[in-house]
Amino acid sequence: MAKRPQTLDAFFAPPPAKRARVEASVTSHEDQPDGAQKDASSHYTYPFALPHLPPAICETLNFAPATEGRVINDQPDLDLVYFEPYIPKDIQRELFEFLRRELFFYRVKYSIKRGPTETQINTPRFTTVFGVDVTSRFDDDGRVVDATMGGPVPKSTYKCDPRPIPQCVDLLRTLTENATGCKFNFALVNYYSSGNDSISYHSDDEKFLGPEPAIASFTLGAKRDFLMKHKPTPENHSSETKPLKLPLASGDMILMKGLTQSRWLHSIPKRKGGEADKGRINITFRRAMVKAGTENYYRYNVGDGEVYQWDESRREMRPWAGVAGQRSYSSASVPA
DNA sequence: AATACTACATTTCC
DNA sequence: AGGAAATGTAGTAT
Repeated sequence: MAKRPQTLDAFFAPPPAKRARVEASVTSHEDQPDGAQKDASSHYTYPFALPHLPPAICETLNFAPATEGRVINDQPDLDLVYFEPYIPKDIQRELFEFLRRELFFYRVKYSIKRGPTETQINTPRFTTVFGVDVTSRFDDDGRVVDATMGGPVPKSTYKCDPRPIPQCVDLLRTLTENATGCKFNFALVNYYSSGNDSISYHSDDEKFLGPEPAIASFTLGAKRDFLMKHKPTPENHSSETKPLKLPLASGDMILMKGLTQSRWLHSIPKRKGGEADKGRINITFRRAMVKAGTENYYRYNVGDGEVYQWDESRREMRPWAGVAGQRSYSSASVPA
């Protein structure tokens, strides 16, 4: 439900309510004297530190959403709110370029078994992920602790190393929470570097998200078609519903909720020509309910391969020239 | 949490 | 209007 109807007036007025400011819970604990380095998020799991958003972007983001959401629920089991755009126009480009330039990404490879045969998958997009499921949280030193007790979780609790959401992404998360009334503990970031990057039809219907998950999905950069179609069922001979094509443009946000994930599929198909080759960043916020969700997201969005970072001179993602190959840490120390 | 390739049909572009 | 290009769909291989 829209908690805060927004009009043009609201766009030019001060932010309705002071939104919760995200203090960088992920500040570094450098051994710098007077606490230098207040301008970046560091964590022992990060290949390198992530700068905070420039103040100008933060201030303008406080005016988001830039438009009222349009409800799309005129088909069975479909429940969407479409913001065109959500992020104010005057910072879309800067935010896109900031995130593409500063974030680390991965090109995840993994194998799946389908029946008898094992198949190697090269994920056709760049990915990265931050967050931890509701059973845990990060303490002030960046350690994963029990969500309620605050005590350390056993070493073997997670096979992965959960990463706190950096300030530059977490601000958007809290603003989206306040605007939608939904709660999120994960940020998945995809970079579709060209029209040849894609994701095939699927649903975000994993059990660890609960039965009717709300997922907020942002677009920055190139416009890409977002296709949706009702899941085929025995009684559905594809007559009751018709597929959707949403041309997601920079700054847009689509909130998927209700039965959308359980009954509909969505995809970002490959595209030729057009602006797809300029690159699109997609950020999705979700809420994982159990530890298995955390394991799943890190396996498929970080994996164990090399780190990539945007190379502005070559204008493409390049393997990060970190120390000692990969897997190195930022200057922050590893919690005991 | 599949994706790529192919053949062929259909739609869109110019 | 009509040919080229892009897109959509189904089947298959990995």
